[in-house]
Amino acid sequence: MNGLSAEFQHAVNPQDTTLKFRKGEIIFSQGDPGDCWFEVVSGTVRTCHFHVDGHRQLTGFFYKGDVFGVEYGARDAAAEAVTNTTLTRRPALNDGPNSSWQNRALERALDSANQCIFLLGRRNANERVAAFLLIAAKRLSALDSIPLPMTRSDIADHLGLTIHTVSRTISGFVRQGFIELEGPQLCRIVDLEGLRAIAGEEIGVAIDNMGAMRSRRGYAGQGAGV
Amino acid sequence: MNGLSAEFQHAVNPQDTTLKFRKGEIIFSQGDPGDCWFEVVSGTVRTCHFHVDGHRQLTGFFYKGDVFGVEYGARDAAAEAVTNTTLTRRPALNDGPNSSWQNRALERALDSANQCIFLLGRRNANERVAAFLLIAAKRLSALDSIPLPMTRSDIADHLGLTIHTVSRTISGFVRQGFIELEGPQLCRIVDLEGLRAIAGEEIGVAIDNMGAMRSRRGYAGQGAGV
DNA sequence: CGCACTCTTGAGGGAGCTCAACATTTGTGG
DNA sequence: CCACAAATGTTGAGCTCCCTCAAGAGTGCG
Repeated sequence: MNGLSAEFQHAVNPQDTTLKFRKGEIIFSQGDPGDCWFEVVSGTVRTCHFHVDGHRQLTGFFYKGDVFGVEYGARDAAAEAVTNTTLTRRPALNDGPNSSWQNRALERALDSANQCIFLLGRRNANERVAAFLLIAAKRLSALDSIPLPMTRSDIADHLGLTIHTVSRTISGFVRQGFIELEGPQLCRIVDLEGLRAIAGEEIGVAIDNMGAMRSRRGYAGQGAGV
Repeated sequence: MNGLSAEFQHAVNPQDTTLKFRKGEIIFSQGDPGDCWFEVVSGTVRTCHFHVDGHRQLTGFFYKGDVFGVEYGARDAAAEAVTNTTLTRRPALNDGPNSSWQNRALERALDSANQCIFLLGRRNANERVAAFLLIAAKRLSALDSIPLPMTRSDIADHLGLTIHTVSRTISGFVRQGFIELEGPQLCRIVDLEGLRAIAGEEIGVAIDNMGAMRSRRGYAGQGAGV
């Protein structure tokens, strides 16, 4: 909101550049050549698949420290800024000894896709929303207070629901005493165990093992998005 | 059927081995070390994610010529034989100049996952089943007559539906004259355009571009599964 | 203040799940 | 080879969950 828009700010090293995007701006589009990848410095990013029938599928949200845009040869998903966002852009590592790094990034992207599949496969609205909240809490390492910078529409297109169902489900959780809202964009978890019970054992376990997973899988501050 | 079960048949070269699995046998399980990958010589394979709540999500079917098991560090999905199956097993390429090959395999796996997400995101039963049939036809290069070696339960767990809905939907397609069945495992497409219209423009286009995609993406006989 | 956008909430209907029964196929043991 | 059991597939009836349609409330911005 300060006139900065996809401008180069400064070059940290000859090939890495810092970029700023304003809320809603497109970072790259489906079909663009995938000649670089990004790390989120601040803000939130979403990746989107647009389908011919008009339906939009969000495949991931990316927060501070996450990397995205590694997994695509030619971009088969678009990336957009959910909020005002600062990114570091790095050239793609197509060859050389570092391609194993890219390999791991691809594996993380696949993990992310599998998580998305998990959210979409035969689960009802309560399970999807509860799992989404817990995953967001995990990703942001904020078990008490979860910022939700994306719109209800974004959440709906991520979970395969309508905004109405998302809104109603969240309201239901508030009524049942699982969470509290401070405005639509900030969610406080009141009954963590209750939410876990709704989302299913798996998500609860995943959260318990958060620390272990980071070390075991080499996450160390870089995630694959949600 | 003939007493062969996961036996080594012969070694084509020092590290590649041929394996046979009987219908329903487990090829590898979630959590196994991913130290090799497989190519389907004959038969059909499914990859499955098992969730704590008992729900099973099939992420792909693999037919003659497909490779699978490349995409997992430690296996995060199980692989099982849908029918009696012959496989070639190769050691994983964890390093060396060939890791770019593995890279492409990972990208294909990601494509496959995205296709799965596409099938699961906000589509009704007709769209899912029609898309599934068209994708199977494409994968098997058999636009007229589609073998369906997997059970209705497998299809249901792939599409996020119940076996009842899958069965009813297929019966509906027969009644409407889109397909014919010769037993539950063999499906003949009668009205291709009609099926495409149900599945959505996207799938139809994908099928039209089948040849182009193979060459453009270097598919040449190796697929990522469906 | 008025417009645009997002979020929330209600009422009604329809798609798909659950429960249930039956048909068909496959496998097994006598 | 047949009888029986088990697995798989099909179909119907009822009900539930979520989508659609609709209206209203809250918020930011010009």
